[in-house]
Amino acid sequence: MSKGGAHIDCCECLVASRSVWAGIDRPCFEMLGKGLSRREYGSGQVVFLQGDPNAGIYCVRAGMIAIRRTDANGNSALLKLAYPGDTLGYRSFFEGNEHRSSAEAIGPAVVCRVARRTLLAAIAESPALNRCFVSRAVSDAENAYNTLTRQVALSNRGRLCQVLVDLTARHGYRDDDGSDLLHLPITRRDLAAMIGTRHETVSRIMARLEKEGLAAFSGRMVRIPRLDALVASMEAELNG
Amino acid sequence: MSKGGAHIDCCECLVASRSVWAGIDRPCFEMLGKGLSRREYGSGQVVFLQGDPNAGIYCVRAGMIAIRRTDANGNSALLKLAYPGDTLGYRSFFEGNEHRSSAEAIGPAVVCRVARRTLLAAIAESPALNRCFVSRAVSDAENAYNTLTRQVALSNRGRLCQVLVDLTARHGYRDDDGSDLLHLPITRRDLAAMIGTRHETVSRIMARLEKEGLAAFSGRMVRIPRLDALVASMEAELNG
DNA sequence: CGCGAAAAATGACGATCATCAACATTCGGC
DNA sequence: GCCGAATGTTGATGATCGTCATTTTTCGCG
Repeated sequence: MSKGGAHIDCCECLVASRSVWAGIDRPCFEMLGKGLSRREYGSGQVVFLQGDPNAGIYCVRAGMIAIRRTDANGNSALLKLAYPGDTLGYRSFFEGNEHRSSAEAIGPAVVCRVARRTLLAAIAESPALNRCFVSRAVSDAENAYNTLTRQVALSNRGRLCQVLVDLTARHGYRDDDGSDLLHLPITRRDLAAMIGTRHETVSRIMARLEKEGLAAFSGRMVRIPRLDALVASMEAELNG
Repeated sequence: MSKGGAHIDCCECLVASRSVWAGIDRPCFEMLGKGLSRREYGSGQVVFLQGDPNAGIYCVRAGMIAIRRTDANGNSALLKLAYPGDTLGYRSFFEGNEHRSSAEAIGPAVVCRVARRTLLAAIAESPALNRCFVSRAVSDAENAYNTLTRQVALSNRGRLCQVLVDLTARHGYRDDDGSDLLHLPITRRDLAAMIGTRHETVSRIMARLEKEGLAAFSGRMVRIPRLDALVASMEAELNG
């Protein structure tokens, strides 16, 4: 676990160049660099906790970060998975309140942080940075409404299929026989926390999918013979 | 139904002054005013349709607008209700693609629109306008994640209770005996489309709530003897 | 006021789910 | 490699839900 100082240069960060930060010029990056720190996280370690005061904006450099929220009743939901290039904590930064969700490393991860004070100064000077965050917030809202739509329109089974398809897009690879192979990056409990059900139900839906020949599960490995069939099986859902 | 021209002045629009547009100065409003049009909608009329090209950004002046999304399978979800001061269509505006959801008037409504071209020019000139949309997008994302959390963490019953509480906050009024009275602004079918279930189920949950003494339903009227009891009844939910 | 369409309520039934419990498997750390 | 904890699987059972069908009520419009 290391904290970096002012020597970190975002311009050389390939992750940043392909992310929402694309379009930021060198002077602006240099200004941000003054408030930049970097830290490595072990599996399960917390980047920030729901209720913490905002300390700036985080940018995932490596690994995977789970964004969770616990409501007043103690119920927890896994809202999304963040990957390299994704920025975290920008909402509480702009709204000026404490973090509304927690960020937890799933496996080893590296996350940079731009200090709140530095970012405030940079934003006041750079219109490009402002546009950058409009874009970030818009695509985040888009993503949230997409997920919400699925949550409202699909059954548990459909939602699990959708999550499997999404995970395959990011974590899957092709087997020699044309199947898609997927190593699940999260536990079944977390899968359940994503789609709003229990881990037992996830197990049972998986068993159903296996019986239907849509997917084969073995521990964390998933084999999907025909991804299009899995997609098609979601379409026979609620038709309100 | 009328289309207004350049004579509309946002500075005098009380709705705008209390909304996300607060903080915009007169020159900027005057610039926006050149591309402004206003239109009245009857109940059920469509402001824009999912798939339509973006024609600018809409601002609700009066009435209530339902934002719906239909996914590839034909399943429809009611994502949110927009009220005076809310801006619509800003996401597809900034992402530069077609509308990802439809907007439909629930009852008579008045909606203004800033033409795409005008807004593009105004944004290029006004940093304040940019900040304005950061704020808009952030609070929209916040709202979406809040709704998503409820959708994931609560049962149908809990979600209906939550929606009733939310609607009471906006549409409710106090009866002489201290109860909250609420005139439902939407049908039970739409309530079902908000929480992700069927209208029959909504009917039955309402019957259950009535039996438990938490609420009494008579057509569109809802009497809630003790709002805090309704809130409390949500907390005995999933505890993952 | 009356008509027709939409909305809502109710019943029946099979499917799905949450919960509790028991047991098997996997994983991380020593 | 071993051990304990976490994770995953499976079974049983009652509750909830989706679907279809039927009836009642409400609402908009002439």
